[in-house]
Amino acid sequence: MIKRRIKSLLKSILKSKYPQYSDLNFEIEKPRRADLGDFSTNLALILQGKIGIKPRELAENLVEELKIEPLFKKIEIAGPGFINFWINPEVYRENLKEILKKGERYGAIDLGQGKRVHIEFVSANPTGPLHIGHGRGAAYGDALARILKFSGFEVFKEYYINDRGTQMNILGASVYLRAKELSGEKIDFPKDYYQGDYIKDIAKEALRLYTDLLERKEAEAIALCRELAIKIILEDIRSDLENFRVFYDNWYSERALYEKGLLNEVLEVLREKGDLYEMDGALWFRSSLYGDEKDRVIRKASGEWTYFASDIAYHYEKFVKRGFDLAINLWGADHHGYVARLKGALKAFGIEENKLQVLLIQMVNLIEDGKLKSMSTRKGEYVELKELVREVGVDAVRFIFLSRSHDSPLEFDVELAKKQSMENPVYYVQYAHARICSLKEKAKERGLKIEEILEADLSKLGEDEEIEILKKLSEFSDVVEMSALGLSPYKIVYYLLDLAASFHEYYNKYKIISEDKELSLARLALSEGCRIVIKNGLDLLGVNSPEKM
RNA sequence: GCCCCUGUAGCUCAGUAGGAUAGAGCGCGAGAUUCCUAAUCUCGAGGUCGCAGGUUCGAAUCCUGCCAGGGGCGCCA
Repeated sequence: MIKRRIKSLLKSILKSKYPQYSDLNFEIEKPRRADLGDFSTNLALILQGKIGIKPRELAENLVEELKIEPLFKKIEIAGPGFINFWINPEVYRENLKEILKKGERYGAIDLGQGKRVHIEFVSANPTGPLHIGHGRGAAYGDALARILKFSGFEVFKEYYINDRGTQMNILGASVYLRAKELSGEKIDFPKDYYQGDYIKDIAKEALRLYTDLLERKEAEAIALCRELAIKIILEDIRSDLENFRVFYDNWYSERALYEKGLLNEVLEVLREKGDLYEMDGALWFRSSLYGDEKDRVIRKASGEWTYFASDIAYHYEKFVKRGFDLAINLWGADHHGYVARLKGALKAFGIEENKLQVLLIQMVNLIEDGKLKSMSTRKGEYVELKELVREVGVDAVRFIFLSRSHDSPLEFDVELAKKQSMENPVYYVQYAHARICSLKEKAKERGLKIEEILEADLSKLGEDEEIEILKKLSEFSDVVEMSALGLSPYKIVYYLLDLAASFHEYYNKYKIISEDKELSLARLALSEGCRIVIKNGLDLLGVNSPEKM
């Protein structure tokens, strides 16, 4: 917030003194060292190359008028030509009042200006239960949605269900075979069929529902099994996600795409452009024209459509029919080869490729007893999301999943996540929140009225630690902005850890509630400011803020 | 072979669209509770930012090449 105020001040000076460079890109940043001010800018250093005046001289010139600005306590030129600003502490105290007033809206920004964003995430095929990799995508997509919404975007969350195609038929056949097996028939279960035990459970259910299942024609029986399997598995996926506090605005069925005739419409557009051709009995899209390394099949020689075909139609619809300004897709990193062809398709439609942001989610490695737990989807040896959540809890799983950028592999230490101690970052942050709630209780017991903190005399807050916390609280919206721009929930995580640390430290060193009523109210106001920001931050991650622990 | 990601303290990771003396937690060593939640806090030791060049006032950050780990290169998803 303050950062933006400094920037706009400097911009107007730049405009009046060097109008030809008014669009110059310069930075306002927080220096690492406290003796270099609260903020600093490299403006003069950047400008020197353009005009050839010595940077320090230039800086003097630029800063002249700013010295009377009440935002600042002090301005200095330092080093090679940095301009360092010290903020008037009154500004931070004013900000605390704003936090108390705004409450759960504090930190919200209007970066998105109502732009409509579509977020598609998880979208696991309904062929088996969600595993922890899907869980990471779920936490990431959901947190992103919350952050973007808080940043002024209009967000739509969608789960795309691949409920047709070869894999579904294999699923149906897998269930059917297991059903035969259950009724005593000897079978040979193919390697590329779905191996998991859940298939047997579904087979059992199929036999119960359709008593004549095995007397029916095979194709018919397999179709019944397929439909039942999709229904049961989707229900399971949905309930896993809801338990994980992930809710969608829409579940989009791939079949619906075909039923709407969307695919034909899209193919017509491509055909007219001459971007389709037949070869070896298959239908190809000339994705190589649009940056892909080769052309891709959209209808196999067998006559079946590939998933790519549906995806083209689906994304065409996202932009052209549904009018989203931005679409964010979260995929497993193993889909990376798929990005170029999809973006290629968008280009063919004249859709700017930056409108689609594909975030590839790297692996989750579970560490148990200090050892890597190996996972193999093929053998059905993966850890299910529900299992991990049951063991560790939603809050810890979400917090840890969100603590890394999507493009870094994530090490998940199960023992650590379960620990209820300072080593566990989730508890560390939540504990700060609970502690402040307990402080408020205590204050009430001592006859202080919590409502009075709104009128507290904040000039009592003068200790270094207090100013430090005030500053951090004022940075929250900057963190939200960076987090939204970078599509990076982990920045919120690190900020919260930092803020919680500052609060714990402060709490340990100073008495919040004392005999001095005015001072107590001021410190309670500061504590409440911390609580609000921690709560707002945790909300963005979908993590609870307990009042007692 | 080609493409993507990663490489910073013993371990797990930050490092804000190149900035001023590289940061945190854990682990290790030493301490703090008659007192608001010790699920906390304080102090200390710990670094050739994978390697080599380049770009410039300035590089952990950008470019090139190499090394190591992971993933991907299907008419599979």
